Amino acid sequence: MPTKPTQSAQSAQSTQQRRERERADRESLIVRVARELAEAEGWDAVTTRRLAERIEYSQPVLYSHFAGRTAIVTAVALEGFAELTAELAAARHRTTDPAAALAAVAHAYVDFATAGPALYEAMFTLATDLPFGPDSAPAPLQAAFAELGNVLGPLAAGRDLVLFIEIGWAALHGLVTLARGGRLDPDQQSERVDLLVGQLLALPSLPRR
Amino acid sequence: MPTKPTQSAQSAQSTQQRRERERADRESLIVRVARELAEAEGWDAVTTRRLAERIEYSQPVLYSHFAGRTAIVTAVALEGFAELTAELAAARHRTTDPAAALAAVAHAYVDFATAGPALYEAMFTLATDLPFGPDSAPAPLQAAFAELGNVLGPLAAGRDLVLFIEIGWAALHGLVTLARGGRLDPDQQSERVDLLVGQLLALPSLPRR
DNA sequence: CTCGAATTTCTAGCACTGCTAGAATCGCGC
DNA sequence: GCGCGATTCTAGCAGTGCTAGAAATTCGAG
Repeated sequence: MPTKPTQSAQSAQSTQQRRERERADRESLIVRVARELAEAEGWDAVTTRRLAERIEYSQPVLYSHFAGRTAIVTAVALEGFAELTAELAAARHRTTDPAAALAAVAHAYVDFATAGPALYEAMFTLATDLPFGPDSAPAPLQAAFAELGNVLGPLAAGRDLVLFIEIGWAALHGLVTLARGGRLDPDQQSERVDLLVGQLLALPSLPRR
Repeated sequence: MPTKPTQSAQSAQSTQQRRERERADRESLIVRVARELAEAEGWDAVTTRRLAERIEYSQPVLYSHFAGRTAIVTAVALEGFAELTAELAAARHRTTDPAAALAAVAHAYVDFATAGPALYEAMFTLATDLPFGPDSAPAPLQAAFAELGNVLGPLAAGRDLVLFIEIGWAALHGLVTLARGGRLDPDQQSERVDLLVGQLLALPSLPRR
């Protein structure tokens, strides 16, 4: 918008472009290093000082890119949502049978969380400044949720689709978080997912309260 | 144990008893205040300084009772396991029908977590120094798990009972944590629980991978 | 090529955290 | 009343997230 007409046009503009490019590079560097550090030593080890040291800048530089530490976690989380969506979509496309697709997606979900525990933690456990309302949630998050809907939708039968997705998601999320906290033996996760998928595929009898 | 025979028996002994009683009182005071503070302002607000201020002692006193801050969280969590077990048992005894019992216990579980989010957090989300192996876990924790088994066992049919309990537990836990983080609309939790219970009651068809 | 201005970056510091060593205080038994 | 042992506190350390203001760097104009 207000590029001053007085300044000599080209060189000033290209200089600014280079600066913005360098800034963007440094920003993604911060996110990448934060993620690596979290995955290697846990999020507690991701302090502003250590992060600054690794990117070879001083701490205040971080704050010229992000509002605070949690904003960095949020940036990592957003990457995670995009990657999760891609993983789930890939799993879904490996088959045409609806039941097999559900099984594949469920396993992909758990595998994703197991492969990158810190990433999953940033997405779903840690405090981030992401809104989560059905409308206000950012696109990558809605896309991940929609991917679950793609595979649960054809199986919903008479059930409320949104609720059906939510309990499927919750069950997977519960398996992931309990296993990560050492509450469940990780070696049997695959069997649990199979059992869960079987229950989700079953036609429900109406529960009595 | 070894009360020295040289000291004048009664008074010395009763003094020591009083001291131990006062110590025990103070210890439970610490746990109570920590829990109240966490429930009122979140666990982040439970700092050793604020805790010490509220119990009207200095910080080092806390460390004469607990090894560290996490040990205090652990103490709160243990209280929670006992209370959760009681709640689930009460819900189970409200009916004799197995299906209705499952529904009652599931709702009781979610209600427990909703009523005391900080307590639930201490039990299942925060870092505590509780062991979680099937053998090493403390009794109150095993009791809570067993309570889920009491209601899911009669419905397990051909399924592996332990795995069946675990996926039921995980699903409830997922609903709770996602709702607490704002990922799920809390107003529909009851409907989700009903839907989930319906799925757990259904006889599964074997999933294909 | 040099200089002044603008932007970027860093140093130093604040208020807070969990935790602890050593000093001060207290209460008990004689 | 007095001395000793247990209890409690003061003061401090190293770490945290974050920021104001100084220093350094870069850039464009003359």
